[in-house]
Amino acid sequence: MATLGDLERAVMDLLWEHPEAITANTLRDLLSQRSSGADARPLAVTTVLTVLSRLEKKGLVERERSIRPHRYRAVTSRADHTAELMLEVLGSAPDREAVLARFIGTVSEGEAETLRKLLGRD
Amino acid sequence: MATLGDLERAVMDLLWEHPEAITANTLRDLLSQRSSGADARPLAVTTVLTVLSRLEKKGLVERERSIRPHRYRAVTSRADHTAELMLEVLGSAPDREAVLARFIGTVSEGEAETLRKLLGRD
DNA sequence: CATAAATTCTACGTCTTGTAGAAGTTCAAG
DNA sequence: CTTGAACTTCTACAAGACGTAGAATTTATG
Repeated sequence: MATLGDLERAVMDLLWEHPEAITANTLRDLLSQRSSGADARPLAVTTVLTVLSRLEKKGLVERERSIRPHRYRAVTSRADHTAELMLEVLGSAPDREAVLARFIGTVSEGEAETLRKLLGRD
Repeated sequence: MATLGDLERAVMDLLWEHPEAITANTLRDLLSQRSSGADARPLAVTTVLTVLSRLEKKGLVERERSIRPHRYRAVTSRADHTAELMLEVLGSAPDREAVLARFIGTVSEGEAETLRKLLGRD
Protein backbone atom coordinates (compact mmCIF):
# COMPACT_ATOMS: atom_id res chain seq x y z
CA MET A 1 0.00 0.00 0.00
CA ALA A 2 1.32 3.47 0.57
CA THR A 3 0.72 6.99 1.70
CA LEU A 4 -1.59 9.38 -0.06
CA GLY A 5 -0.75 12.88 -1.18
CA ASP A 6 -2.76 15.85 0.03
CA LEU A 7 -5.07 16.00 -2.94
CA GLU A 8 -5.50 12.25 -3.08
CA ARG A 9 -6.36 12.35 0.58
CA ALA A 10 -8.89 15.13 0.12
CA VAL A 11 -10.56 13.17 -2.67
CA MET A 12 -10.73 10.01 -0.58
CA ASP A 13 -12.23 11.96 2.32
CA LEU A 14 -14.99 13.21 0.08
CA LEU A 15 -15.65 9.80 -1.39
CA TRP A 16 -15.86 8.37 2.10
CA GLU A 17 -18.42 11.00 3.03
CA HIS A 18 -20.47 10.12 -0.02
CA PRO A 19 -21.50 6.48 -0.06
CA GLU A 20 -23.28 6.93 -3.37
CA ALA A 21 -20.93 6.98 -6.31
CA ILE A 22 -20.38 10.50 -7.65
CA THR A 23 -18.93 12.09 -10.77
CA ALA A 24 -15.60 13.80 -11.21
CA ASN A 25 -17.36 17.11 -11.70
CA THR A 26 -19.29 16.78 -8.48
CA LEU A 27 -16.03 16.00 -6.77
CA ARG A 28 -14.36 19.04 -8.23
CA ASP A 29 -17.19 21.21 -6.94
CA LEU A 30 -16.98 19.71 -3.48
CA LEU A 31 -13.25 20.24 -3.45
CA SER A 32 -13.72 23.87 -4.44
CA GLN A 33 -16.11 24.54 -1.58
CA ARG A 34 -13.85 22.87 0.90
CA SER A 35 -10.77 24.85 0.00
CA SER A 36 -12.59 28.18 -0.12
CA GLY A 37 -9.90 30.59 0.92
CA ALA A 38 -9.15 33.91 -0.71
CA ASP A 39 -6.86 31.86 -2.90
CA ALA A 40 -9.87 30.45 -4.71
CA ARG A 41 -9.10 28.98 -8.16
CA PRO A 42 -10.83 25.64 -8.49
CA LEU A 43 -9.03 22.66 -9.90
CA ALA A 44 -9.40 21.66 -13.52
CA VAL A 45 -11.60 18.62 -13.99
CA THR A 46 -8.74 16.80 -15.65
CA THR A 47 -6.77 17.18 -12.46
CA VAL A 48 -9.49 15.47 -10.52
CA LEU A 49 -9.72 12.79 -13.19
CA THR A 50 -6.01 12.12 -13.01
CA VAL A 51 -6.12 11.76 -9.27
CA LEU A 52 -9.09 9.44 -9.51
CA SER A 53 -7.28 7.26 -12.03
CA ARG A 54 -4.29 7.01 -9.76
CA LEU A 55 -6.48 6.11 -6.81
CA GLU A 56 -8.19 3.51 -8.97
CA LYS A 57 -4.83 2.03 -9.89
CA LYS A 58 -3.99 1.90 -6.20
CA GLY A 59 -7.16 -0.06 -5.62
CA LEU A 60 -8.77 2.55 -3.40
CA VAL A 61 -11.40 3.70 -5.86
CA GLU A 62 -13.78 1.89 -8.14
CA ARG A 63 -15.58 3.44 -11.07
CA GLU A 64 -18.66 2.60 -13.06
CA ARG A 65 -17.82 2.86 -16.70
CA SER A 66 -21.28 1.80 -17.88
CA ILE A 67 -22.90 5.19 -17.42
CA ARG A 68 -21.46 8.16 -19.19
CA PRO A 69 -20.28 10.59 -16.70
CA HIS A 70 -18.46 7.83 -14.83
CA ARG A 71 -19.30 7.47 -11.17
CA TYR A 72 -16.61 6.97 -8.57
CA ARG A 73 -16.76 5.53 -5.09
CA ALA A 74 -14.35 4.34 -2.41
CA VAL A 75 -13.71 0.61 -2.39
CA THR A 76 -13.46 0.36 1.39
CA SER A 77 -14.77 2.46 4.27
CA ARG A 78 -12.45 4.92 5.87
CA ALA A 79 -12.45 2.88 9.06
CA ASP A 80 -11.41 -0.25 7.19
CA HIS A 81 -8.77 1.58 5.28
CA THR A 82 -7.33 3.15 8.40
CA ALA A 83 -7.36 -0.14 10.29
CA GLU A 84 -5.51 -1.78 7.42
CA LEU A 85 -2.91 0.96 7.46
CA MET A 86 -2.44 0.53 11.17
CA LEU A 87 -1.90 -3.19 10.75
CA GLU A 88 0.55 -2.51 7.98
CA VAL A 89 2.50 -0.20 10.26
CA LEU A 90 2.36 -2.69 13.09
CA GLY A 91 3.73 -5.21 10.65
CA SER A 92 5.13 -8.56 11.58
CA ALA A 93 7.85 -7.25 13.81
CA PRO A 94 9.07 -9.43 16.64
CA ASP A 95 8.12 -6.70 19.07
CA ARG A 96 4.46 -6.50 18.17
CA GLU A 97 3.42 -6.84 21.77
CA ALA A 98 5.74 -4.08 22.88
CA VAL A 99 4.26 -1.86 20.21
CA LEU A 100 0.76 -2.66 21.33
CA ALA A 101 1.72 -1.84 24.89
CA ARG A 102 2.93 1.62 23.89
CA PHE A 103 -0.10 2.08 21.75
CA ILE A 104 -2.61 1.17 24.43
CA GLY A 105 -0.93 3.53 26.81
CA THR A 106 -2.08 6.40 24.68
CA VAL A 107 -5.75 5.90 23.94
CA SER A 108 -8.36 7.75 25.98
CA GLU A 109 -10.25 6.11 28.81
CA GLY A 110 -13.40 6.02 26.73
CA GLU A 111 -11.60 4.20 23.96
CA ALA A 112 -9.98 1.86 26.44
CA GLU A 113 -13.47 0.99 27.61
CA THR A 114 -14.53 0.32 24.04
CA LEU A 115 -11.53 -1.90 23.56
CA ARG A 116 -12.32 -3.90 26.69
CA LYS A 117 -15.80 -4.55 25.38
CA LEU A 118 -14.50 -5.53 21.99
CA LEU A 119 -11.99 -7.90 23.51
CA GLY A 120 -14.56 -9.51 25.78
CA ARG A 121 -13.67 -13.02 26.84
CA ASP A 122 -14.27 -16.11 24.77
CA MET B 1 6.46 12.55 10.38
CA ALA B 2 6.53 10.40 7.31
CA THR B 3 7.34 7.14 5.69
CA LEU B 4 10.88 5.86 5.29
CA GLY B 5 12.48 4.65 2.11
CA ASP B 6 13.95 1.15 1.90
CA LEU B 7 17.49 2.15 2.72
CA GLU B 8 16.44 4.54 5.44
CA ARG B 9 14.39 1.73 6.90
CA ALA B 10 17.28 -0.72 6.77
CA VAL B 11 19.49 1.77 8.55
CA MET B 12 16.92 2.38 11.25
CA ASP B 13 16.49 -1.35 11.76
CA LEU B 14 20.20 -1.73 12.36
CA LEU B 15 20.33 1.22 14.71
CA TRP B 16 17.44 -0.23 16.64
CA GLU B 17 19.29 -3.50 16.96
CA HIS B 18 22.36 -1.68 18.26
CA PRO B 19 21.60 0.33 21.39
CA GLU B 20 25.17 1.56 21.56
CA ALA B 21 25.90 4.35 19.12
CA ILE B 22 27.84 3.15 16.10
CA THR B 23 29.82 4.70 13.26
CA ALA B 24 28.81 5.11 9.65
CA ASN B 25 31.45 2.62 8.61
CA THR B 26 30.16 -0.01 10.98
CA LEU B 27 26.73 0.59 9.59
CA ARG B 28 27.94 0.21 6.05
CA ASP B 29 29.51 -3.13 6.96
CA LEU B 30 26.36 -4.35 8.65
CA LEU B 31 24.33 -3.31 5.65
CA SER B 32 26.68 -5.21 3.36
CA GLN B 33 26.32 -8.42 5.31
CA ARG B 34 22.58 -8.11 5.44
CA SER B 35 22.16 -7.67 1.70
CA SER B 36 24.59 -10.42 0.80
CA GLY B 37 23.21 -11.70 -2.45
CA ALA B 38 25.16 -12.50 -5.57
CA ASP B 39 24.53 -8.85 -6.35
CA ALA B 40 27.12 -7.90 -3.75
CA ARG B 41 28.52 -4.39 -4.20
CA PRO B 42 28.50 -2.62 -0.85
CA LEU B 43 27.31 0.93 -0.53
CA ALA B 44 29.72 3.82 -0.48
CA VAL B 45 30.22 5.30 2.95
CA THR B 46 29.02 8.65 1.69
CA THR B 47 25.73 7.03 0.82
CA VAL B 48 25.30 5.86 4.37
CA LEU B 49 26.34 9.29 5.63
CA THR B 50 23.75 10.98 3.46
CA VAL B 51 21.01 8.72 4.71
CA LEU B 52 22.08 9.27 8.28
CA SER B 53 21.99 13.03 7.81
CA ARG B 54 18.49 12.81 6.39
CA LEU B 55 17.36 10.63 9.27
CA GLU B 56 18.92 13.11 11.66
CA LYS B 57 17.02 15.95 10.04
CA LYS B 58 13.85 13.91 10.41
CA GLY B 59 14.55 13.61 14.10
CA LEU B 60 14.92 9.84 14.08
CA VAL B 61 18.66 9.73 14.59
CA GLU B 62 21.03 11.53 16.91
CA ARG B 63 24.78 11.78 16.46
CA GLU B 64 27.68 12.51 18.73
CA ARG B 65 29.86 15.07 17.06
CA SER B 66 32.34 15.25 19.92
CA ILE B 67 34.27 12.12 18.98
CA ARG B 68 35.82 11.85 15.58
CA PRO B 69 34.25 9.06 13.74
CA HIS B 70 30.81 10.33 14.71
CA ARG B 71 28.55 7.84 16.45
CA TYR B 72 24.93 7.47 15.51
CA ARG B 73 22.00 6.03 17.40
CA ALA B 74 18.22 5.94 17.11
CA VAL B 75 16.41 8.58 19.12
CA THR B 76 13.48 6.34 20.03
CA SER B 77 13.02 2.58 20.29
CA ARG B 78 11.44 0.78 17.39
CA ALA B 79 8.39 -0.01 19.50
CA ASP B 80 7.91 3.64 20.39
CA HIS B 81 8.40 4.72 16.83
CA THR B 82 5.94 2.18 15.52
CA ALA B 83 3.35 3.02 18.16
CA GLU B 84 3.68 6.68 17.25
CA LEU B 85 3.16 5.89 13.61
CA MET B 86 0.07 3.88 14.43
CA LEU B 87 -1.35 6.76 16.40
CA GLU B 88 -0.57 9.10 13.57
CA VAL B 89 -2.46 6.85 11.20
CA LEU B 90 -5.35 6.52 13.61
CA GLY B 91 -5.36 10.28 13.75
CA SER B 92 -8.14 12.35 15.19
CA ALA B 93 -10.85 11.08 12.91
CA PRO B 94 -14.40 11.07 14.19
CA ASP B 95 -14.53 7.34 13.58
CA ARG B 96 -11.65 6.40 15.84
CA GLU B 97 -13.72 3.82 17.65
CA ALA B 98 -14.83 2.20 14.42
CA VAL B 99 -11.20 1.98 13.36
CA LEU B 100 -10.22 0.41 16.64
CA ALA B 101 -13.01 -2.12 16.26
CA ARG B 102 -11.71 -3.20 12.84
CA PHE B 103 -8.22 -3.23 14.19
CA ILE B 104 -8.97 -5.40 17.19
CA GLY B 105 -10.77 -7.86 14.97
CA THR B 106 -7.46 -8.70 13.37
CA VAL B 107 -4.96 -9.30 16.13
CA SER B 108 -4.14 -12.84 17.21
CA GLU B 109 -5.66 -14.42 20.30
CA GLY B 110 -2.34 -14.21 22.08
CA GLU B 111 -2.14 -10.52 21.41
CA ALA B 112 -5.75 -10.06 22.40
CA GLU B 113 -4.86 -11.63 25.71
CA THR B 114 -1.97 -9.23 26.10
CA LEU B 115 -4.25 -6.34 25.36
CA ARG B 116 -6.76 -7.48 27.96
CA LYS B 117 -4.03 -7.51 30.55
CA LEU B 118 -2.79 -4.11 29.51
CA LEU B 119 -6.26 -2.66 29.68
CA GLY B 120 -6.94 -4.18 33.08
CA ARG B 121 -9.86 -2.69 34.94
CA ASP B 122 -9.60 0.45 36.99
C1' DC C 1 -22.59 13.99 -39.48
C1' DA C 2 -21.53 17.93 -36.30
C1' DT C 3 -20.87 19.18 -31.76
C1' DA C 4 -20.65 19.48 -26.96
C1' DA C 5 -19.36 16.75 -23.04
C1' DA C 6 -16.42 13.46 -21.12
C1' DT C 7 -12.30 10.67 -20.95
C1' DT C 8 -7.58 9.51 -21.92
C1' DC C 9 -2.77 11.03 -23.14
C1' DT C 10 0.98 13.49 -22.49
C1' DA C 11 3.70 16.62 -19.90
C1' DC C 12 6.05 19.27 -16.59
C1' DG C 13 7.64 21.12 -12.02
C1' DT C 14 8.62 19.78 -7.34
C1' DC C 15 9.85 16.71 -3.70
C1' DT C 16 11.73 12.45 -1.88
C1' DT C 17 15.00 8.81 -1.92
C1' DG C 18 19.06 5.98 -3.43
C1' DT C 19 23.42 6.68 -4.80
C1' DA C 20 27.99 8.59 -4.77
C1' DG C 21 32.00 11.64 -6.43
C1' DA C 22 34.31 16.14 -5.30
C1' DA C 23 35.74 19.19 -2.08
C1' DG C 24 36.73 20.54 2.52
C1' DT C 25 38.06 19.44 7.47
C1' DT C 26 40.56 17.24 11.19
C1' DC C 27 43.95 14.88 13.62
C1' DA C 28 48.01 12.27 14.43
C1' DA C 29 52.72 11.29 13.08
C1' DG C 30 56.96 12.92 11.53
C1' DC D 1 54.41 23.02 11.33
C1' DT D 2 53.52 20.01 7.37
C1' DT D 3 51.51 16.20 5.29
C1' DG D 4 48.60 12.50 4.44
C1' DA D 5 44.99 9.52 5.59
C1' DA D 6 40.45 9.35 7.60
C1' DC D 7 36.27 11.52 7.96
C1' DT D 8 32.49 14.78 6.89
C1' DT D 9 29.99 17.96 4.07
C1' DC D 10 28.58 19.61 -0.61
C1' DT D 11 26.83 18.97 -4.75
C1' DA D 12 24.54 16.19 -8.13
C1' DC D 13 21.77 13.20 -10.63
C1' DA D 14 18.31 9.53 -11.84
C1' DA D 15 13.89 7.60 -10.80
C1' DG D 16 9.42 7.68 -8.95
C1' DA D 17 5.34 9.96 -6.67
C1' DC D 18 2.13 13.90 -6.82
C1' DG D 19 -0.20 18.17 -8.10
C1' DT D 20 -1.60 20.23 -12.01
C1' DA D 21 -3.59 20.72 -16.48
C1' DG D 22 -3.64 21.33 -21.77
C1' DA D 23 -4.05 18.47 -26.13
C1' DA D 24 -6.06 14.82 -28.32
C1' DT D 25 -9.45 11.42 -28.68
C1' DT D 26 -13.88 9.18 -27.85
C1' DT D 27 -18.91 9.21 -27.35
C1' DA D 28 -23.63 10.26 -27.29
C1' DT D 29 -27.34 13.04 -29.45
C1' DG D 30 -29.75 16.23 -32.07
